[in-house]
Parts: sequence; C-alpha cells; structure tokens
Amino acid sequence: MPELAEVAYYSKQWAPGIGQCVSGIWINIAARCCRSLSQQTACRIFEGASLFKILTHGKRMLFAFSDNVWLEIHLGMTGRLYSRERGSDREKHDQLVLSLANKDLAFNDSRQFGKAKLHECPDVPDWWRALPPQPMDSAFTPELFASYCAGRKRKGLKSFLLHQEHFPGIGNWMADEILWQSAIDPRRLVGSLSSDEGLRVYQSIVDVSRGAMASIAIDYRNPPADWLFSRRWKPGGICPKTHEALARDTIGGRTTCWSPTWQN
DNA sequence: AGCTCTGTTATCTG
DNA sequence: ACAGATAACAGAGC
Repeated sequence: MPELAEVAYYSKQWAPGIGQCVSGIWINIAARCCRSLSQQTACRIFEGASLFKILTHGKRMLFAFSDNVWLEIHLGMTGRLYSRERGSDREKHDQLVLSLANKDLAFNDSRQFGKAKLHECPDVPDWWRALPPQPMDSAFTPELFASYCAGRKRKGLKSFLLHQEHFPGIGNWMADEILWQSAIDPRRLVGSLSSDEGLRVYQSIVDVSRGAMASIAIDYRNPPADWLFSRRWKPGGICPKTHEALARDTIGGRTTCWSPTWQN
C-alpha cells in the first residue's frame, strides 16, 4: 500500500504520542520485520525516552525520541501505523507496540515485508542526512533529473521511476500516474526521451508527488478525480483522456496500467 | 484452488 | 557493468 504520501499519512498517526514517555514496549520478536530488534535491548534503550519528532523521507519514517533513541520504520507492502487508547487489545498482525502515557502506538504489518530498526545516536543519523531530495522538494530540479537520466539510458522508464535512490517515495501507482500524466509509454527507454519529453516526465513527477501530498497525506482522501488513480486498480478501467480501455501488463516486473493511444 | 498484490533483495541470465 | 526475469518473503482478497 504505502508510497510517498501514504507513508506521510501513516507517520502522522503516531503524532498523538508526541511529548509522551515510553512506559512499555511489546515486540513480535518472531516476525521477520522485527528481526533486528530484541525485546531486552528495546526495553533498555526506550527506558524513560519520550517521542519528540516524526520525520519521513520517501517510504522511510524516522521517529525521534529523547536519550539518543531513533526508531526507523519502513512499511513494506502492507504496513500501517495506528494510535490507540492506552491498554487497547493487540490486533492481528501487530508487530510492535509502544505504550506511552495515554496512547499505544502500533506498527501492524500482515505480510511482514516492512522493517523496524533502532538506532542510538545523538543527532539525526548521517545516512538520513545523505538521502537524496524528495521529488516534491525544490532541490529536485530538472537538472538533477537530467543527470539521473544520463546514467541510465538503456533502462526501462517504468522501472527507472521505481528506483528509490533517485525518486524516494515513488511506487507502482505513482510511476503509472506520472507516465500517464506525461503521455509517455511506460515501455520506453530512458535514453529515448527527447528533451521535451524528459521535461514532461520531470514535471509530472513533481505534480504527482505534490498532488499526492496535498490529498492522501492529509487525510487519506483520493487524489484529484481526473487522475488515472481511481481507474487503475481493476481490469476494465477507462482512460479519462481517450475514453478507451486502459491496458494492463507486466512491465519491469510490475503490474502496469496505461492508456495505449494516449501514451506513446 | 489458484492467482494477484501500492516493496525490496538476491541470484541468475543475456 | 547493466538490465531484465524470477523467486522469495507471508498473508489476505477475489
């Protein structure tokens, strides 16, 4: 489920815990997504620590606690975060629950493809600072995009857009949306783009990222109704541009939805 | 019963 | 070196 804006949305679900002290922690230690944690270490590290800041970057989340504690969470395919009343029953597929003064903060992940990891350091970890600009940031410029393209000319466009080192937060539906909005066939190679087409893709990356942040990230409301978004999920969808049937196929190893005559 | 899936990683092949 | 295909992870939904 979670791409850029979904991750931002879920990260905020833990905001009710800001300013509160950790009084207990439960870990599903058998779960793959918690394999780097130990109950004992977590209890020691979180002793007396309080949550004070929530950071997100692409599909990554970082929760800052006092006492040099940082909890990194990646939601994988099915991860979600919840805030519940203190003492609520654990739910199916809960993997980690932090008990605070009056809230329980839960990381729930049915498929366990996500990841929870602890860091101990006085300030924001170096690797976090070194992450590339997010696609909605002003530092994500046409020149930066062009430099990414320059090194990947023989790469398929669809899988290129899914590269987190270049486009942090972009996932499968966003990549399809970007190519649909820029009217480019997802089967094209990066090196085949004209400079005008490259600029269109760049602009759509920015527009889709900002549009998702302005809708999904706020309250999980859908992006604008004229996006591909609402039509892409099931076979039989109709392209809002051409009113013709959308195509579905596996491109770059991922299910891809596009509009054959609109995108070329 | 069998197939799919908004993610990532390792491995094999060309 | 690069790029694509495939499998693996583990569960839910259709």
